[in-house]
Amino acid sequence: MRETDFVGGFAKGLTVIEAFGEAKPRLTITDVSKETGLDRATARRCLLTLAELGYAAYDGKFFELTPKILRLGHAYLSATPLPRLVQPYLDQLSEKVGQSASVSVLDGVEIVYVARAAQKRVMSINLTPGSRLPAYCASMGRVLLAALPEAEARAIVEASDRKANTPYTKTEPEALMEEFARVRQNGFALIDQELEIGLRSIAVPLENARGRVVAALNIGAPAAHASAEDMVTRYLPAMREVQAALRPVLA
Amino acid sequence: MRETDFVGGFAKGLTVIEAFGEAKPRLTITDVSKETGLDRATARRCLLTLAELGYAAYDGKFFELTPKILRLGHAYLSATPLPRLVQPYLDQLSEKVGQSASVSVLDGVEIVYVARAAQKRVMSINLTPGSRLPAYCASMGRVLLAALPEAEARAIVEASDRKANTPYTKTEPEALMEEFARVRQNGFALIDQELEIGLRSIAVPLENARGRVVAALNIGAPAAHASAEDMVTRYLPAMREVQAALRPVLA
DNA sequence: GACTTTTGTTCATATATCGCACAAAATAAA
DNA sequence: TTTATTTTGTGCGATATATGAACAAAAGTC
Repeated sequence: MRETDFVGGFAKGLTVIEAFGEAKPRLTITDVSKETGLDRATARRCLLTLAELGYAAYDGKFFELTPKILRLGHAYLSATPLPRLVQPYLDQLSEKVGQSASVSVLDGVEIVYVARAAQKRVMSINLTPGSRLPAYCASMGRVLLAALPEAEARAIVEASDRKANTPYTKTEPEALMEEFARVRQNGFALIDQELEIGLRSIAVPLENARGRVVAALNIGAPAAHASAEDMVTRYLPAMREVQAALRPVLA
Repeated sequence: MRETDFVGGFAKGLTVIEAFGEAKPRLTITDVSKETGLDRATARRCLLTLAELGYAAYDGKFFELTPKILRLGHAYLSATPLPRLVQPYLDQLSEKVGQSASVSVLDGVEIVYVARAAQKRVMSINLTPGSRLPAYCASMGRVLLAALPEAEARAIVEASDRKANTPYTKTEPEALMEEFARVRQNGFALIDQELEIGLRSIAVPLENARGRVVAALNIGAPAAHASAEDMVTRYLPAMREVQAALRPVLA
């Protein structure tokens, strides 16, 4: 790609949108400038452009994003085959086992939920398509990382901010790499309260017809409902069925 | 705002992202150019920029968005107070009545779901935060339109592509305007299979402390579970409670 | 109230992008 | 295969944008 095949203004604008994350709904020009590293003048122009287009609101001091911004992500969720293909399977699976079921893919050091069938909520955070969790400590993340070449998986683990969410969280790169090997061997990943106390989850990879892992499927359950062993005996068989049914369908 | 406070390249890039909508996951440069009205060279530069940044994938022929694009919408959902504030109320409400409950806001001629607590799915489409429905034929849409000045509501109605989803769908602007008046008077909107056969829903406005309508709250139920009258007698009181509880909390 | 610091805006200019026109490649039709 | 037709890639002049410093206006300190 040539140098001139890159629209700098567009790229800068996108970083400005991403600056509005995690409990930062209202930002001043200076805030955005600091957050993105862009010049104040540039940040201002991007923000005013967003406001002009209706993606942001401006009260003379603070900017905040409007719901119109959701059109951008929605373009992906409504257009991409994966979420639409897996949804009916998720609904059925979730119904059958009486627990929440989800499908996610990898984006950098995080997993991104692309489809979900929720039962009564058990986690402290509310997961919906578009939600993100750190890959290293999520069952689907383990499955997706285990499917990568070792070097890549290690690079992601090392780039992760590996904090111990609970006393059970594995944070050591070596321990995680060993865990990935087990996951590869078993064909599933089991997380026992590593992300949140009282929550267990089990995940399997979803492969396409050519055998490439394109996503992960999981079931999460309150620890009170199912022991670690229960997760495997009660839920894994149904998940295997979905896995097999989806294999020929996925690109 | 001065002319020069607008970054054209950014605005064009955003329209390129939006071109990937509704069953159009894979687009060529020419497709995007036609869809957006941008010059091919410009569309190409925007697409290559997206690919370079990891927001899109390019196989030499087709472009498709990657899950990274969800970061943009997620910036809104995770940062904006409204979704986070209402979620626990939605969970409780949904649990209490045994039906799905949602909160949405208006964006142009559509409503956008910003939070949802789903029970077993009854609609043919899968609704999640970010999902959109035409305002004129959705219960929350009726409530939000009824809260606007008449002229604005009429403008939106007339700009809508008012197709009759079912035999019950109201599509005449006059009929809709009268309906809005009723909604204003009653303080709620009831949709009886206008969007989809077998689905009823009821919505109330959510006002902030200053009395401004900032969103709408609804409950949807299969027609088999609840008559139109049931919707009002069984669900409305609980919705009123949530409405009252949220009033002092919302900005 | 005077001082310091932070923030927002403007401007000139160096630089990058836009969109046209043309060339090259791919695809479809003959 | 050859000929149309469509799609994609590229060079270039005109035009729009980014930059960083300078200024103005608030906001915060003493």
